[in-house]
Amino acid sequence: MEQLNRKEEIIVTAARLFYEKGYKAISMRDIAAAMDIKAASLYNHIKSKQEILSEIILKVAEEFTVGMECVVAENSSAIKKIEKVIELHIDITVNHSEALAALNNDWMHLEELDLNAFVMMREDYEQNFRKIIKQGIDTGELKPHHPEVILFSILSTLRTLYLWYQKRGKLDVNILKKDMISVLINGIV
Amino acid sequence: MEQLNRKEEIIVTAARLFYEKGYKAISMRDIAAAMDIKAASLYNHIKSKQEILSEIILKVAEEFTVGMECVVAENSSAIKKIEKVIELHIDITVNHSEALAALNNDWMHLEELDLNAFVMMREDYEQNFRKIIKQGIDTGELKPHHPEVILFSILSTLRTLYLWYQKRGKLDVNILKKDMISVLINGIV
DNA sequence: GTCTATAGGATGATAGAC
DNA sequence: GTCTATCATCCTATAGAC
Repeated sequence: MEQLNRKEEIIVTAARLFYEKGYKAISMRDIAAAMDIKAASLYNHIKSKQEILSEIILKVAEEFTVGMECVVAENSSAIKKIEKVIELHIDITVNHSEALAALNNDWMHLEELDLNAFVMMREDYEQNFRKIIKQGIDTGELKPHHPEVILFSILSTLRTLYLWYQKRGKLDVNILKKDMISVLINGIV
Repeated sequence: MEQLNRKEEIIVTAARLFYEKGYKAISMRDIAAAMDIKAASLYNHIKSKQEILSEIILKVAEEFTVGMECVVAENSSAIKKIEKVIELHIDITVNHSEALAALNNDWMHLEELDLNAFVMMREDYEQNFRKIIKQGIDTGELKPHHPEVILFSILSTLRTLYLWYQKRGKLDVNILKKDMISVLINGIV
């Protein structure tokens, strides 16, 4: 499958460039130059620039969706579930840190069909997380804060982890998980 | 000063559009259309598209810098200082939520001189925050976590607050401050 | 599978009329 | 202060040679 490998190479290269400057700032010529070929040659492997963006974002979005569904299906405490969500984000960050830039910042440049799919997945994801937090407040595991403040503060940390992980030369994943769980759940005092 | 007002109007309009799609995805024609004039007319008030970006980002970056310097200069506990930093971010978010999108996502499109100024301000800001956290760990106010994990988890929450504040129709600022301080400092359990 | 050439349109910015 | 007209350049994408 020579075809697939080359296509994968385009997607990985593009993800790295999108990570640095964003989808709209990177041209097909830029992607091609980074691979030492000409822009026209890219079209032998991909249909359009949009397709590259779509593959980058939706592949990772589906990993989040599947991961969250596994966590929700568990029969365990809310805190245990939150720990699992944190681990899910760390695992995806470690494996696809560059794709997360596009997912976070360039999703609005998806075309209609993919955009709808993405937005729906993201809303489902947040809704599942919200339910976990409400479960935790109901059972008394979590303090009775406004659930949206808890949801937002954990999720925004996890969503921007890719920025920080790249900068701080790749810590040990298990230490990162332990510290992050401790800070996000138990607080800092 | 009719001139200044028109220029301000351009900057406010551009910030709103950059918030929605990013600097590179918005054209001078888009900005002009949103003001019901033609693109060429913009150049009577501003020098270039770059100048618009620069004004949006650097004005807010300076507010963060000044605010942080005030907090650092205080003679108070680390926790009190962290509370002040949280309040600083909330105040700026409430007053300039749209400019924060450009500051977070489009700073890399600044031209060299402004880019250097911005990066330096951001590094100083993080360094000051880091010192506060280390002070807190040294005095025993904070748990002895890796300081970078604490720094990152608070800062990433505060930096993306603008996204969440826009979506959740403008909560009361004082309640937001109280809840955010409680969640970020005392944790959720 | 890559190339050159090019179509067809968008972009930032300027000149000059009103 | 805004307009029309325009320039030079960039963009995505295609056609067709090799």
